[in-house]
Amino acid sequence: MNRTALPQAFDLEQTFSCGQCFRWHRTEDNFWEGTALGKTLRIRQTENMLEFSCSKEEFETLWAHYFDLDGDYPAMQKRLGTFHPILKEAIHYAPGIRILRQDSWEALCSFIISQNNHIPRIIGIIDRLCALCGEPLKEEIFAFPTPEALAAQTVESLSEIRAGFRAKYLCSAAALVSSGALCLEQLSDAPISQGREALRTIYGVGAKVAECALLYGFHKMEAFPMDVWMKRGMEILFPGIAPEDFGDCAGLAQQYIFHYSRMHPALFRGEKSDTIGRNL
DNA sequence: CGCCAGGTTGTCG
DNA sequence: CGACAACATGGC
Repeated sequence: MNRTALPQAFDLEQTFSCGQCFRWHRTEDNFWEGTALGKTLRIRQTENMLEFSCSKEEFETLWAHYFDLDGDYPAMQKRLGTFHPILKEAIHYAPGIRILRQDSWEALCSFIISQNNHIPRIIGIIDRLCALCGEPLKEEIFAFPTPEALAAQTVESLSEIRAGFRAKYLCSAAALVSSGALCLEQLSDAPISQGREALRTIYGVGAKVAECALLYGFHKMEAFPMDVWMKRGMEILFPGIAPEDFGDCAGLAQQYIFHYSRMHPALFRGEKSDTIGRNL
């Protein structure tokens, strides 16, 4: 087990549980275990340390980037919190959230699967998809399938992952990406508008899924996914404010608002919102 | 046991 | 363009 100093504004629980990823889970011994970037990792944080199961070199070359350790979160939080007091409250609720730099293909597929679906079931579908056609890494642990591996499947063969109507969308994405008709790597350096346009050529990818892929898979911090929770949250907490008003890290604002909204469902049932502003 | 889910598509007025 | 049903599945 190796270790490094706990970064500022960093919390594994908040980062893994805020709805941006689906392949990390807590173990009995209070570690987090997950698979990403074709590798599996065990990691936990203590008072002031981060402990991980891989080599220090692997952590620094691979995982530090995945966890966005170079991002200046305190600076972004200050900027966003100064813009709006309720956003400051949402930041205060989960100040350790990091926007993970996930693999773009995995993020795209994950959020295709997410549509009109519950999070526990999204996790199950992704697990079965990886077991079906992902590279085996260890006992019972599989990498996320490559575009080529998924393209080798059919709507019929995908029936065992029980993705429902989303199976045909996955096939569309795999066909476009594996054939080269859609080059994901190219979108990393392209402006976000080009990414939006390109991703929406996939059958089953609309505005929201495209925003998720851009934010979580391409780290486009202006991307602002608007799902049912965000619509409710924006309406009640930020009336009259548009995503662009949050500036060039609007996507991070979105994550604080999404998480805060989802953890306070009573806010949207007409109940007294006496917790808003409590920590201002 | 119905309701609903980090939506998108197709259709109709 | 806006509204709205259909879509598969299963957690709660």
